[in-house]
Amino acid sequence: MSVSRERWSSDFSRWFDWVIEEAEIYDYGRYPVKGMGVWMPFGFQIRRRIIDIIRELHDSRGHEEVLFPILIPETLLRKESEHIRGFEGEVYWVTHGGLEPLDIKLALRPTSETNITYYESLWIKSYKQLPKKYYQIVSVFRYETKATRPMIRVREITTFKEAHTVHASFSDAERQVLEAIEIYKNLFDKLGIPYIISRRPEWDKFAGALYTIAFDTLMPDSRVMQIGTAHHLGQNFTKVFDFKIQLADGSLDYPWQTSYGVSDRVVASLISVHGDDRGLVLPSIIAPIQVIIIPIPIGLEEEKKTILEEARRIADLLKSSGFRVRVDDREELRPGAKYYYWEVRGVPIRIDIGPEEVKSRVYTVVRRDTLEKYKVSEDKLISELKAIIEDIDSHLSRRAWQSMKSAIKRVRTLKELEEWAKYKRGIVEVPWCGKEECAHRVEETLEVKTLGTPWPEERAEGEYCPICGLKAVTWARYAKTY
RNA sequence: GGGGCCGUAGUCUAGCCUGGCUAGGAUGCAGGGCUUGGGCCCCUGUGGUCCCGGGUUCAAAUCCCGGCGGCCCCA
Repeated sequence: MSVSRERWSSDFSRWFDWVIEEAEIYDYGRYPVKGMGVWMPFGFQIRRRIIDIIRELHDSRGHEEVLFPILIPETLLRKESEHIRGFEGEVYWVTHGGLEPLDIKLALRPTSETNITYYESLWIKSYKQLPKKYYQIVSVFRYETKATRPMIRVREITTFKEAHTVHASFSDAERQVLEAIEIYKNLFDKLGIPYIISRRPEWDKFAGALYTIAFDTLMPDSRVMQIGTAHHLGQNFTKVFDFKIQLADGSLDYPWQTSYGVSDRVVASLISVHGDDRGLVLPSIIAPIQVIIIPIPIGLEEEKKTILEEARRIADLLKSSGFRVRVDDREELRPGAKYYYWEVRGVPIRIDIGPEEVKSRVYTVVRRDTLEKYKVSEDKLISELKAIIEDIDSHLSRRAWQSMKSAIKRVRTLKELEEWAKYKRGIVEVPWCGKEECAHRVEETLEVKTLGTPWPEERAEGEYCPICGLKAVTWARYAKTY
């Protein structure tokens, strides 16, 4: 048996709403504030496992976790002019304390470059303290004017991992951007989420950055979603905060900064890229429960008892080998109902234990991704489960990567581009002269967004921009985006 | 930013156009019975500010205005 992905791909938007509700991940649309949802226990566990990985990746590379206040005074937020220009339209302001109007409005942080730089300027005085890498995992608020969507475009981003680093030189900050990219590659690889890395075009870089490197992934509806960004901030913030350090030669200079972030969208993309018509399919590293055991109690009371005991014995056996396992011993549900229940929650492995299994000690093992069934004897159970789980994980990742790669098309002529536009499925790469107006022309006529240029940089030798006909310097990527 | 559709028990939904009966059903939930190898069945019960505010009317879930919220399409 295999699982169809018909609804998942052809009606993705509805599928997503359905799955986050049905799997009890995120309760959205009932909270009486637009663009805000509630993480339910099962969703919270998934989110927490992702956060654990994120922490590990940052800690192991010398990042230090901190926690800054949620409120940023207007005076601080306005220091960097490009920055505030980029965020002004979507800041929530706290204007009153009780009945008193505040002298200085307080922003609910949309991101924390400003208040963190302010503190860095107090804490860091010498090049010897550098590089310095801080991060925090917090809620940030953005008054989204576009249509909000659960987890994907929300007004409270509840899981915003933002790293902020300080460096003695431009090149060390640039090296830090590379480290950020490595961290994110690592993260997404662990989750089996495919990505394409682009340097965002000038007009779409982070407000206040020199440049932005972005991770995008392909969603089931063939649209592209940004799932991570890394910014070289140059000295833009350190200058306006008059943040100087002393260098080896005794001189004073403004240090260099980077910042990089991922959000709730990591969870959203994990759910999306691996799912199918039956619901979630979770990689084992994330699955809160990796093995669900379903007892199938048939016959006399005595026999039912034996079956349940056998289920618990196997559960203990697996637990002692490090599996996260649970017996679904609820009496009010029939086995079939339990299958659906755990399938929608993406549990990688199911084991059925009924009279047959008790007698033979050969167990029925079902994998979530393909619904293939295996008969496994007790002595081989642990090793087989490990092998199957490993196979599921690699299958999920391979499948997701394949579908993204197959959605990337390179075209060279206007005609090919227009041909592609008829379908607009995925990402198209076009030789580009580097002029903004040519990219905008493509955006307007094809109704797509510029993702940017390939990272690492790729020259387009001997290619010509199909818009203006001039020599192309690189490739530009376009897609329908979230 | 522009346009469209929508809001009725926890969830889905009928009723709305054409105002008037105790707001009907399914699912869920609780209790009971029967069952259990892919969402069993039966009985009983429970659950409603008909999104909010205002207006029209003898009378509003229904018509009108405003707000809030959701979904979809387009920029």
